[in-house]
Amino acid sequence: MSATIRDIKNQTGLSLATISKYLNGGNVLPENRVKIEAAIRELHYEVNELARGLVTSRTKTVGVVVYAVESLFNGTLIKYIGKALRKLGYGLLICDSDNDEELEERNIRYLLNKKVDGIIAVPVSSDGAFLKPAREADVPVVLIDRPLKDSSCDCVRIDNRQAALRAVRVLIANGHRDIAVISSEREYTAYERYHGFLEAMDEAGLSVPEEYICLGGHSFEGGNLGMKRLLELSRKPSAVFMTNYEVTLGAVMALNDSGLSCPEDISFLGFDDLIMSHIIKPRITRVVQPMSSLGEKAVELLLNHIENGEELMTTEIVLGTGFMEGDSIRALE
Amino acid sequence: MSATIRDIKNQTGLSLATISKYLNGGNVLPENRVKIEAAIRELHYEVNELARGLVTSRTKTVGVVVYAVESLFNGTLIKYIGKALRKLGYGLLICDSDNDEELEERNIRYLLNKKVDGIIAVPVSSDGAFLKPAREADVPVVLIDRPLKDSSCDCVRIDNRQAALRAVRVLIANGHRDIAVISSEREYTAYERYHGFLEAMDEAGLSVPEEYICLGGHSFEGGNLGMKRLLELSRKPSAVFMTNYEVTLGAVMALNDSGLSCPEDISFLGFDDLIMSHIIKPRITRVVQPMSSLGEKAVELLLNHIENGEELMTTEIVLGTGFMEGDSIRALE
DNA sequence: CTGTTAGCGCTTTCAG
DNA sequence: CTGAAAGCGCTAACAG
Repeated sequence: MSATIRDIKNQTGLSLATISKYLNGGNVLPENRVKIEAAIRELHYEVNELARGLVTSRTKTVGVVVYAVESLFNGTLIKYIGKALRKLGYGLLICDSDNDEELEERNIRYLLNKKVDGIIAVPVSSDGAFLKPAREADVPVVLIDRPLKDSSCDCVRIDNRQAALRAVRVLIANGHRDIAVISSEREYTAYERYHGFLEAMDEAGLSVPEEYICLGGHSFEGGNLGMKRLLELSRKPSAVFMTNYEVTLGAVMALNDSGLSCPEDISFLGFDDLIMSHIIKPRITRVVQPMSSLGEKAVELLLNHIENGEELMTTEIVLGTGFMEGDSIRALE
Repeated sequence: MSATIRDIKNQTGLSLATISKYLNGGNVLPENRVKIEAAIRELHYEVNELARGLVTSRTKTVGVVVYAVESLFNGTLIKYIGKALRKLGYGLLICDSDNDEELEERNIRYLLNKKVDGIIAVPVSSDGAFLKPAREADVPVVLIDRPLKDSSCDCVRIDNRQAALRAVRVLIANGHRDIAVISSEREYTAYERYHGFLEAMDEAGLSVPEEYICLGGHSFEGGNLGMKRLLELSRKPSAVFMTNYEVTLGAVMALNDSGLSCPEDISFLGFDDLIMSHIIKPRITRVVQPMSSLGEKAVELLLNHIENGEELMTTEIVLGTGFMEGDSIRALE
């Protein structure tokens, strides 16, 4: 069994209060400080955070709930969240919802029972019901990437529609008129990006034939199948817009399998810039999200709530996106 | 503030002990059970795991320390570990060591202060010093992928040397004699795989010229630079063995940038089968690790220690590997 | 600055 | 089966 504050009380002859005060950075007579430090070292004393948490009702732990922990997007986010949190002395308890809304709600409850000080989520649900327990327990929550339908929760994200709109304009500016899209309507981000695409087409007066719209899911498979379907058309699009990382990769794979090539036969516009983008040839021209800022801002926002108890209204932070030029877009004419 | 066991005591008129017993699955009179359940529902009562942990000194939480949380290998592992743990009612506290040994040791201490019941680590260090605090606190540790130099800690891994040996034999069986390797000597797994390679070459009576050996680091960059160097040689190898996922990707990228192609100009033998392997063309022939078993076995082993307190000797579980045929190896002659 | 005291919310004897 | 009481390790008043 490890040493407790009581052991170091016996060792030093000081009172619990004094020692506790020292541990929490309070002022203690130099000679006592020396005694305490010696005892701590000798007994290998380390604070029992459980006991501390019980009395302070603050655990210096933040819960993180993601829809899929193995996704590179989330892994990257977790990295930055962890880094920012560590600097502030916080740790993170991670839950994987495995794209399951029910599990997501259970995860929230689990975290609350663990008395986390706050929660950061990249949610599966877009309906706020799963957050009810957190609200009741008065534990702050910040979402990343995907806001709630009614925007009733703090969120850090990008302007998906705008980012897509601008990107597609580039395609159009390069002379493309027959542009297809591979996306989804289920997920919030997909939906927004898809509508940004439609907006860009509309503003240029271009129509999108039905068979150029593939909404099969925001996944590797969705991208793969969507692209396969497009490549089977007798009148193929000259360019394709893919609305996230997985979809982009899936589409690239389908193209590779087809014998056609990019950008000679078809141009690509992708989304997200996680490491693997670099190994694909040709380099896909794509929209990039500010991954580190997404994580850092979420932490900042959450800790504002935790430490200052700011109640105010719900905040939505919308970060700007970048655009990475590759060589997957051919200029027509 | 959320309800406590005391509130439900007042609501039901029963004693704390009875309620606690109910909560822990003990036998209670049917009528009392009904009363308790009603009160729990009404008051939205949820156990405070902190308090419970304080008295039982078991938190039903396992600490997970990985060298890089954004790595797909670790993300995938975390997924399976979390799944297995959840089934048993455990949660996981995750720490990212960011490839820093000092941080790794701090992480271990942090987890101990949080009173985790056990620790699973994919370590940075190969020296057991960082585990000393865990040993002193008598908290079981299971490593994945990388054992300690002196094998003084439980570990679940594959037989890296053997896997490499067998894979390289395939290359040789295909008529290759001028085989290069891109690996590293720093990391344990790289070292083993590299030596498995040497063993295969040696047993076939083949020599490896110095310029065919690139030990620049087990990373994307290592793979990329290594491959670039190989491609600049006047007498190029006919095949290259790359000893992990990142190295494989880096090498593929270098090849893509060079204008040469695989397997026409050079054959590839890779390692690891994480999703992105599927999008690369050609499909790399590679050694695959049993990711889910690695995670599950580690959990099994750890819980054996936690729940049954098995002390015994240290266990090392070595899982078998698979071999995925792609079309990156050209048969010579 | 230091010590005493009273809990935080829960489990766990031990009687009844 | 149930209840009373003690205590897990720590912090937080409040006196001194």
